[in-house]
Amino acid sequence: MNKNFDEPLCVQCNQDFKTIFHKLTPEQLEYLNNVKSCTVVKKGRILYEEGNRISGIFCINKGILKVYKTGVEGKEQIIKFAKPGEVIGYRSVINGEPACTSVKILEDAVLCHINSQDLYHLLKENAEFGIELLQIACKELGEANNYITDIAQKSVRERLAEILLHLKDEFGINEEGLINISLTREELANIIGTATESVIRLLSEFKTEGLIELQGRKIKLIDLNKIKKISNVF
Amino acid sequence: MNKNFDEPLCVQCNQDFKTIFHKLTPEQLEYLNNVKSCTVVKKGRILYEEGNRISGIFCINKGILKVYKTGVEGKEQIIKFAKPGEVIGYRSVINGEPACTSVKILEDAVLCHINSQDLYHLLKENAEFGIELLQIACKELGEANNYITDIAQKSVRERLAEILLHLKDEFGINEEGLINISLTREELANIIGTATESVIRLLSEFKTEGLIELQGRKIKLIDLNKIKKISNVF
DNA sequence: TAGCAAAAATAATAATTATCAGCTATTTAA
DNA sequence: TTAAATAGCTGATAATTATTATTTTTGCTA
Repeated sequence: MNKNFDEPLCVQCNQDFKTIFHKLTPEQLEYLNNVKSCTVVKKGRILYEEGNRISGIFCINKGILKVYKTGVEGKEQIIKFAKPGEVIGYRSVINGEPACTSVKILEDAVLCHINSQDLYHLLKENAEFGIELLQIACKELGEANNYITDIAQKSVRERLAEILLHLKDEFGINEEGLINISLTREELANIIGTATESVIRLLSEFKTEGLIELQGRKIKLIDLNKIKKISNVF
Repeated sequence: MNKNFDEPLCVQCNQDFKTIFHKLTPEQLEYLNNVKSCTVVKKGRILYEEGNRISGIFCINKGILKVYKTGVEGKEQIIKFAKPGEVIGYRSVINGEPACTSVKILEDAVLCHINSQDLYHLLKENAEFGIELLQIACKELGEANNYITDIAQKSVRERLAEILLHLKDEFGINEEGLINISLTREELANIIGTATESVIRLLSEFKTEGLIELQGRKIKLIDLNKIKKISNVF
């Protein structure tokens, strides 16, 4: 994966994904490269759980992660998915609080860990970097506000249509047109806040109506316009 | 209100509420005081609307503001209330996007406006200030995640109980024990994402069950323990 | 302070969604 | 490779919540 072994990994990662680190000076990137620690984490592993103290942030080089909260009676609520180029855990580090979400690896991942102190070192040295992280936080905040409005106002059917469109945009499709993420019906239900059975029912309705095709957990969107219409997104 | 007319308003405001500006140097506070513009805004006025370009952030010195999005078919979704010491509009300024929420004045307000350029000037000059704003954003993000989980998983009854407790915590109670914020039933419905009639019905159920007392729009919580039990918050 | 408009309350009905139970298919791990 | 576990599916039923319509109350202002 590393095209040029003379370049520090962080420089390359940054080039590939345009991470939050792209405002760092070459020296600061070098510093980052020296203090970070990189690990391979297998699918299925839980990186950290809600309530844990975490020692730093994770920068994702490879893989897909599920970020979720545990709500009423242990029910999982998926907050977001994280993918290469994104950073997770900064909320807890910045606020000095225990993690407010759990993170599970959905697809084998390569993660770089940056200690809180090292992060703070960079934040204090480079105001532009702080602004960069602030922009990420603000972007997520805007997305969260949209999420709130959707869950509060839309029906389960509308939300399912919307989430299918989102997943397609976020993860893209493969050669066969299938969305590049494998989620169980239960996970889909835990994104939109409904019962697993409802998702199953609605998916087969969508299929019957010719809106989608199903191949196990993989989904192909056939009639984008109708799906958009159902989702109420414009 | 200004106890000492020798001190710039921003210094006093900062002392009263411990705003995001408390990491600024005295010179920077002085600068802020010179570039900000303060206005009195009457109850009922709309400060800005979703989609507007806003020229800066607002720091609240006095009043209560309602921050909301317009969702499906124009239905209002209340995202949060803002009160003295808080700052609004920073999300849009930081991301250089149009406002993603509308803001309405619920109680006569005194607002200080700070231009985007002036904000950026401070952000670039003082990394600590950036971290401070980042902390605010992260705090709001954490709250938004909780909000998502609640709306997605709890019943309307649970959410109503929870929001009553929240409002009491956030705005406090007066001598008579009434929560210090006046919301219409419709606004309560627009916080928890339900129909106005449902809120009306549940409030009168709560009243019948001896959990609350109602005096017009003012609400008094009688049996906190039972309300907590209903809300499923621990 | 009468008159009006907005908000609140109530009831009946309809629609949506959850829950439960039982079954089949698919993965996973021994 | 097979057993066990997990996930997926379907139907029946129950519960919750939305919608509609109507009446009453409240608060505002002319």
